[in-house]
Amino acid sequence: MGRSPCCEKAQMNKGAWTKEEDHRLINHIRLHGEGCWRSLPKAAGLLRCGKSCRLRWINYLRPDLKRGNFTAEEDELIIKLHSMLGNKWSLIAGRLPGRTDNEIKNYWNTHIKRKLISRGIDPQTHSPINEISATARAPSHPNFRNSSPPSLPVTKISLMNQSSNKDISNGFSTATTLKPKTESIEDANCSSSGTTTEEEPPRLQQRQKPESQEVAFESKLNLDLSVGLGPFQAESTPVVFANTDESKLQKAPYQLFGTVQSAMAAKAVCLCCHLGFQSSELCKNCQNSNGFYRYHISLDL
DNA sequence: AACACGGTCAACCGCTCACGT
DNA sequence: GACGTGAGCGGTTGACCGTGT
Repeated sequence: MGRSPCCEKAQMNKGAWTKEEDHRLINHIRLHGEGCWRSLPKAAGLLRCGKSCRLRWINYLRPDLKRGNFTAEEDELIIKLHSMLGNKWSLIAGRLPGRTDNEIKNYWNTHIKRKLISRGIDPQTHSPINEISATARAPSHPNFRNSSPPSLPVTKISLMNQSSNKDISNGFSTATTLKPKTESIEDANCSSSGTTTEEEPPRLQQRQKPESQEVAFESKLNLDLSVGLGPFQAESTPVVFANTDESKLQKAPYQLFGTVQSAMAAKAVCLCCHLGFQSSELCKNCQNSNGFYRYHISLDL
């Protein structure tokens, strides 16, 4: 088919940004806000590709970026998040205010990998290195290509569209690879971004893998999730999903339930709580106005 | 001082998804 | 449903810099 290039590359500057270009970009975004990246370069008088502008802004010029070294707490947080999310750098970045996916990705590759290896932990599987050979034949974690899954005690769940009762577990099958919209700090803190997209139906099937892979993954998923059932809980407890697209869920007109028949209902635990960001089991970050919990993972605690 | 090497990180590339028509 | 376009993501590249020889 062939798509048109995102820019006329011959006319575009590439490589390092100059201060002049930075100033033009900053000024333009100050005046007009983010967005319309394709038309931004022209409007801002930049000989840059829109993608390049977006990247420069997000990774370097954004005023809310945190500068400086990663703290030990951030290190551990990244490791925890990576063990659950895999190489979903944007999701991980969404939990680290002021850090960008690119920054975290680089930091992971240059520092944390070695740190984990020095601890005797495989950076991809988060398993002890001497166990890797033993687990090599285990089904792969979706986010860890050619590697064994981290041992996450997750109850088997499937996702239900509340309005249609349609099982959207296929969506879940890719849930761990869900692509978030760039999550603002506000989103990360579960506050409204001010947009009025709450009625928008969610799109859960993102970045779908080819069917064969997906089927394979689903079977792996079931295997993975069929262990470690949590304690029983009230029938309609909205036990939700490990690792979903938070920004989309925030806008979803329905909630995602673990089908988890009542007998299988597990204790709902907020992801951030699970990771130790919140002291309470169900932090208020995770409860929306409908009383449903977001970002929950059903865990065997 | 000169060179080689390795680490770091900004930027690019290719791909997929969302959405409008 | 098919197609085109904009946007975002993850992987990779390459320039730069510090350190060792």
